[in-house]
Amino acid sequence: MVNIDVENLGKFSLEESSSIFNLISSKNKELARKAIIAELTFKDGAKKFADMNFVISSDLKIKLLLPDDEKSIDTLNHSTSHVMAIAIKNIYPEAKFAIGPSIKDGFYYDFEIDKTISPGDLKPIEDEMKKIISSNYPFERKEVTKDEAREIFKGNPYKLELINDIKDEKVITYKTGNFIDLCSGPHIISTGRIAAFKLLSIAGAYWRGDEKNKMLIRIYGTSFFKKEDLKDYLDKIERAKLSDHRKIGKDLELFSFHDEAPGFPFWHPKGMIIRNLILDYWRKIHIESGYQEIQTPIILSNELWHTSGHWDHYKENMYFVKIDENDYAVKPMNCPGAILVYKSRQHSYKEFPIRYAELGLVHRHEKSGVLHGLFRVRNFTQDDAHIFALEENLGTEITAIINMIGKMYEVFGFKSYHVELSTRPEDRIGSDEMWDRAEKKLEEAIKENNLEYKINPGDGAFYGPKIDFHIKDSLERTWQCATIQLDFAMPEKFDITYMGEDNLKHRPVMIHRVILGSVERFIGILIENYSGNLPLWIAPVQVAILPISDRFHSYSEKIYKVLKKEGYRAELDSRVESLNKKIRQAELNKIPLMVVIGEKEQESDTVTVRKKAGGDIKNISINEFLSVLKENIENRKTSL
RNA sequence: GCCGAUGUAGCUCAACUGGCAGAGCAACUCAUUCGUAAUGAGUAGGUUACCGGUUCAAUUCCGGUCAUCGGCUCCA
Repeated sequence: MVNIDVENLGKFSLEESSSIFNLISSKNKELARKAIIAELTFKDGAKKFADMNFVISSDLKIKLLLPDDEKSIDTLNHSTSHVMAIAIKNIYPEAKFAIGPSIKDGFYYDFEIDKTISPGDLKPIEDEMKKIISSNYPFERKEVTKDEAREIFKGNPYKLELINDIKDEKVITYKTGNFIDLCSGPHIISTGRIAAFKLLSIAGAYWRGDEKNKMLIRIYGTSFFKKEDLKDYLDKIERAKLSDHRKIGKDLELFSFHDEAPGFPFWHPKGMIIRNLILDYWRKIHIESGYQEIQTPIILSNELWHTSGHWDHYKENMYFVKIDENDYAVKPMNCPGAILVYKSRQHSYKEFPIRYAELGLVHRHEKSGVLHGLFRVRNFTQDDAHIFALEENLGTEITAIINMIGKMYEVFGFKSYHVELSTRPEDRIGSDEMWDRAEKKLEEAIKENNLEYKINPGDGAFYGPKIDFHIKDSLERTWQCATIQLDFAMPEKFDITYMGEDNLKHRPVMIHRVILGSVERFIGILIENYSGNLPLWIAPVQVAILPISDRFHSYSEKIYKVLKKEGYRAELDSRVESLNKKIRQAELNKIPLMVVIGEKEQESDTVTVRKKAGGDIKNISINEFLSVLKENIENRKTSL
C-alpha cells in the first residue's frame, strides 16, 4: 500500500498500482483532464516531473501542473516537436533525427536529410502533423537498456552518440504511434492535447553547436493549448516587427546601409542628433565620475598588435593596411592606444586610479552572415574606458562601474537586463594563476553588488574575464552591451609600471569597460525599446508646428523662432495641406509633440499642444509650453 | 563562413505556365485655406541588384557574384 498526497485534492491510500491520470480521474474527472504533467516529490525529498501516465509505486506528493504553468507549456512544445518528427519521418523516411527540445515560445527539431528543405515543404509537414494530432496517439514511456536503445536507434549516429553520453545504464524512450524517440520526457498524455501549432522557419544548425560538425536542418515551430494563444503570439511577432530599428531607422532617416559598404553604417542628420545627445550625457556622467577623455588613432603599427597579443589571438577579425611599405592594422580595440598614452610618461601610485575614457571607433571583420542592422556592424564606436589601478582599488572601481551602468540604463528606460560572468577562453594569454585571481575578483564584485548572474564558461576576452550586461531587442533576442573586463595580462605584455610608495616599480592592473557597449548597438536597442517613439530629450524632432492655413504662417513662424531660440528641435509644416494630413505625417514621423496654430491661438497668443497618439489636447500660453518642455527635457524623462 | 529564402519606381507591393513592366503612397505642377491620423486633378519616375548562358524573345528558365532577411557558429 502506498500513500499519496495530491496538492489541493487530499491524501489517498492506494492498494493497487495506478497511473496518476487514473487516480486523479477517480476523484475529479475535470482536473485529470486539465492537468498536463505532475511534479512528484518522493519520500527522500527528490523531485521530478512526470507524465500523467506515470504509474505510482511508492509514497509520493503530487502537484498537478495545469496548462498555464510554464513547465506545462514547455512540455507541450517538446511533445509537438516529437509530432513534427513523426510527420517528417512519414514524409521523408530517410531522415535521421538529432535533438528536438522546447525553447522559449516554441520548439525545434534538428535532423539530417540529403535534400533541401524549403518553406514550401512546411505545409505538407503541418498537414501530416494535423493527422497525427487527430489520431490522438498516446506518448508511451519505456525504460530500456543502453544495448536495447542502440538496437532501436541503429543507423542513427546522432542518437547513438547521445546514448553513449548518458551516464545511467538505463535510458528512456517514448513511443508515439509507431515512432520511437530517445527522450527523458515528460510529455503530454497524447497528441490530441495540441490545440494549435505552427511551423515558423527553417534554418541550418551545426550538430552539437559545433562549426566543425555537419550542418543539420532545423525546423522551428510553436504550439499552444488554445487556438487564441497561437493567434495572439503571431500577432505579437507581427507587432514587434514594427519596432525593428532597421525599418524605423530608414523611415525616420536616422541612418542607412549601402551595398558599397556592407556592415558600415551611414549616420544621417537626425541619427546624429540622437548620437550626440547620448554622448553629451555620457561625457557629463564620465567627467562627474572622475574620467579623463582621450582619443587614440584608428591605424596603428602591426608591431603594436604583436605586442598586445591581437596578432596571435584576434587577427581573423582585423583589417590591415600598408603605409609606405610598412604594415599597419585598423584597430579592433582601443586598449593598446590607451596603454601608449599611459606609457608616455612615468606614473606614481598617488595618481591611481587613472581613468581614461575613449569614444573609440573600432573596425572588426565580421563574417558576412552575422551582420544585423546596427546590432552587428563592422565598424562601431565603443564608449570605452581603461582604468589603471592598484589591485586593492579593484573592488570599489568595479562597483562604481556597475552603479554607472545601472544609472545610465535607467535614464534610457532599460529596466530589465541580465548579467553574465564570462570566464577564461581556450585561446588566451596569461597564466592560470592570473585567470584564477581575475575571475575570483569579478565574481566577488558581482556578489557584493547583489546582481543575479549566470556563468558563461569560456567566453572571456583573450586577455581577461568579463562581466557582461545584456539587453533585449523587440523580438526578445538579447545583445551584449556593457562589459567590465579585468586584465592582468596586457600590463605585463606592455611592461607598464608605476612608482610605488616603496620607491620601487610595480605593475598596475587594468580594467577595460564599456557602458553603452557600442554606440551603434545601443541606439538600435534604444529605438526598438521605444518603437521609435523616443523620449522628448532624445527625439530628433521634438515639436511639429502645424498652422491650420497660411493665414497663420507669420504667427507660426514666431512660435518656431521662439522654440529654436530656446534650443528646442522644432519643425514648421508650412505646406498648404489639411490639418489632418499634417497631423498624420507628424504621427508617422513619431514627433512627440504637435503644436496646432489657428485663429484661436493667434488671437489669444497661445498654442494648442497635441501629444503624439492623440488625446490630452491643451491650449496653453507660450511660456507655459516652454516650461513644460524645459521640465521634461532637463530631467531626461522617459515619458511625456 | 555555413543552411534556407529574398532582391521590380524613394517606400509598400502587382505582373497566369517566357511575349512592349503596373498600382497605392511619397516627389513635382495646378486647384483647394481646411480645427486633431491621408482634399482633388494632373505630371514625371524603372538597364526588373550585378555578370554570363539558354531562347526569335528573359523580371520570368539556368549558372555565377553581391547584398539583404531568418537561423547556426562567432560577437560589442
